[in-house]
Amino acid sequence: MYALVDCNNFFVSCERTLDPSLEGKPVVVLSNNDGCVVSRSKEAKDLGIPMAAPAFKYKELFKKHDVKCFSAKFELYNFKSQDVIRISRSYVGKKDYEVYSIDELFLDLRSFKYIDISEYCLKLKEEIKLKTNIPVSIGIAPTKTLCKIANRIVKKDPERFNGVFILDTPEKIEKALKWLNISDVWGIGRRLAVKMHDNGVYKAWDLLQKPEMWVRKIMGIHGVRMVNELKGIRQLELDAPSAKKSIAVTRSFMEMLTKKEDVRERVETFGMYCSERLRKQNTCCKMVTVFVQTNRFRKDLPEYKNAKTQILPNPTNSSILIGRVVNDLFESIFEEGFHYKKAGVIVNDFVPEDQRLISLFEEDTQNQHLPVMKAMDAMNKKYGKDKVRLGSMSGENTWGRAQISPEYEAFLKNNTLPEANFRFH
DNA sequence: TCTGGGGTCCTAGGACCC
DNA sequence: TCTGGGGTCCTAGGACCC
Repeated sequence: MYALVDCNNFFVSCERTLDPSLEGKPVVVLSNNDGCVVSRSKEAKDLGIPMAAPAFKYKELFKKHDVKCFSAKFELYNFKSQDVIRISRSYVGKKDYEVYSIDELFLDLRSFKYIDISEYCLKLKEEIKLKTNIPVSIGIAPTKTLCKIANRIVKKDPERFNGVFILDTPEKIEKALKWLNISDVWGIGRRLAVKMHDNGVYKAWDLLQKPEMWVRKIMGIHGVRMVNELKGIRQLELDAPSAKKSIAVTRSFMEMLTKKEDVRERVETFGMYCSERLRKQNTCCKMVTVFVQTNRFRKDLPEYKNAKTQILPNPTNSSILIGRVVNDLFESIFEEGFHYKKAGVIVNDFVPEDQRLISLFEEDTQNQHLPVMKAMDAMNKKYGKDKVRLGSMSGENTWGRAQISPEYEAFLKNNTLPEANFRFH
């Protein structure tokens, strides 16, 4: 059996650990620029606030029901996440877990043959609550996909199941699949849901009645695996932690930008952040992509978006070298006369810092830059983010964040924040 | 007026090779 | 003049996830 430990309304629950008076009240956490809702308390969900709701459309509702709104505090969430992971890990063998996202991890319970795993998970849930004040739900099942469903069942009726549900017998599984909408199956997104409905598949159970050829054709190899997982035949193992394959820094701007230099400065800053993250994991990249785009929601303004990728002659993680490439790419895609709303830099195709293959024909200055870069990183680690930076970077934080509460300030002061280390899917 | 950010994987199609 | 078949590798785009 596997177990999926999933934090309830994670970001909101983190906010409540700083301010317990938020308990029982409607609370939401907003994305960058306070743009849209990314986490909702149960009370907020009950008010009909959907996931990813644009905040401005719900201003009135927030006011009317006194919904508490917070800007996202990722340092805090990463910190709490590490706490939850540490406790959960201690319940299983050394490698018998997979951190799936900031608020979820899978545990492998296959070695527990003679104990009541429901009881065991209940104990885990209570220890997490006691030590971190984060409420979690735990779904137990023979496959990862069924764990997701077990978890959904818990969340539907937390009191009844006391936070833990085990989906083990064929009878229980059948009942669950006949209850679960196909669009709520792990791996069925918006597009596939439409295709499913077009073909008369409304419940997870309906998918199992389709011939394998059909599934293969409509959903690809992914679908065949999904069907087996739903039947309780394990197709997905726990993944070992692995290095990132790409790093992206992208932002929407508070205000639309029209001046070339304003956009350039931000894009260059994104390039530096990418470089820093590369150095943190001791890798160099071989590819850099830059994109810019206007506000896609403003149909009254001319739309423009463009992206361009450059393959580097020599792998690098130098802010200076990546900065130059970013600038060249930016020059080739920027067009005057548009209102820019969003931009980003993405780096990928990584090699370890010490295993770079160097082109015979291109000058390679990476090794001259590296000591300076590492010194810069060390100082920034010691004295704070962006205390030392390149001339092309802006000195200001160019995206918005609401006022930092006294509780959060205290938190930042008292905690050395661990490096985030998640695999994203 | 105001609409997030950061990931992974799969597939189809083109370029190129023998 | 006519013409085949089978690979591999790379990339862009789509779909999904939290």
